[in-house]
Amino acid sequence: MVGLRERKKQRTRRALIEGALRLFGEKGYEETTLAEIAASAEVSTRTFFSYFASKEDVLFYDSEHQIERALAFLSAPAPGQTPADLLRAFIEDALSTSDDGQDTWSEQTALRLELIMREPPLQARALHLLFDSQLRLADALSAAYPGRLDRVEAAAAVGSLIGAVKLAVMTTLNDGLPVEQARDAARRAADIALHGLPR
Amino acid sequence: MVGLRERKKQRTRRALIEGALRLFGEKGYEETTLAEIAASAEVSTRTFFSYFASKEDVLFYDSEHQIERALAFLSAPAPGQTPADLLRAFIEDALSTSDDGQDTWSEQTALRLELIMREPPLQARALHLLFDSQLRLADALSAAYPGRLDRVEAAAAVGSLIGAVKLAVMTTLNDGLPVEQARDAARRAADIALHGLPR
DNA sequence: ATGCAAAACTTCAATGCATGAAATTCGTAT
DNA sequence: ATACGAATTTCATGCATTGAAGTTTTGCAT
Repeated sequence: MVGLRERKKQRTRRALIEGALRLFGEKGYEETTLAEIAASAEVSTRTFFSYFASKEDVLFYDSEHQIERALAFLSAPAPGQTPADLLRAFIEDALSTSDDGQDTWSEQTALRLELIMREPPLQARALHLLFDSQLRLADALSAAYPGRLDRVEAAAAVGSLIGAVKLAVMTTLNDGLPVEQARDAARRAADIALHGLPR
Repeated sequence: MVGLRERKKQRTRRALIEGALRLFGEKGYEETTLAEIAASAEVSTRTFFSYFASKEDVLFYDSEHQIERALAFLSAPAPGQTPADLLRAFIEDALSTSDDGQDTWSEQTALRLELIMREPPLQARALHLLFDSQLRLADALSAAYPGRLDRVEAAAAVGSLIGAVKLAVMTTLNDGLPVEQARDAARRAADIALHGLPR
């Protein structure tokens, strides 16, 4: 499990991710070819595809991990915690987790988000991944409240919450507002999704 | 405007759409090549791209029209109608509009939906189009209630509603349930999005 | 009717993503 | 040391998409 083979694979994987990110930042997403990315990691073009299914996917290397984290969160409500409370806490957790330090890592994350928001194919891929994950999250939520939340209700709750936050955040970021404001917008959007529009 | 030139273009456009739909139904989306689609409409492969930007787009030929219809709806609230009421009516309108007759036209629509729901690239394209349209709808809604709904609130409301309905409908259809049930699910999802989860 | 300019179309060539198959190299357990 | 299997490379190919250049068709003015 921790042999040279494994370590080498992880190193190649990282090299591909970092090389791709660097090149995308330098020359743009479309302008960067797979051949260049592969060359930056010193592997053949063909090998790229044994690590990632597509050019887009190299920017979503941690999505499965994130989804599992979210699934765990929604699967374990505290005793007495209502679905609405759990979902509220879920958003709060996601917001606080998303602002780590400001080292090299964060620069990459920022670039990644910028690319995903700007390049249509990446945006589409992100929306697709998000959609699939919501289906899984809804099932997990329904299972966490057996007899109390059927699958349609859970789907509506999850879709409503994420749909609201997603659109509110995109609206503020599109306006060029700082991440600060986006966080506020996310909280307001979550309230609206969970409790309806203020009367 | 109604010259031979225009008419011919519309005929070619139709031929491409119908040919593509027929071929997709017969051999599947991936398995159908652009060359075959173009041949079915008796034009060159290159010409396809002066009608549609991509292979996917041939299935979304009416999206702009639909969006404009939706924009008009959300831009014209009845006097005294609250945002929540307007959004409720919006969903109801969309649901009733979507079940016309059962002629050849509906068969095509059904196949189209089936393809979009089944083929990942089409799903991604649909989600992307839907997302962009939601941004426009939110702005329209905000503009329809000046001073009462800011852009973030409008985005949250629109994202919440559409997110809820989208996920609830997909959940029921994924379970193989009939369109009937999907309609019900949509209504329940809209209620949850607009008023919050039932206590 | 005729000719002209613009619009639409075709042909040709190239690029880049993606994938399958066969041949080769590398890591590991024995 | 060696044999086995995993990972990689090489080779070949299909297909979507785009640019450029040349040809046909159409609308219109004469």
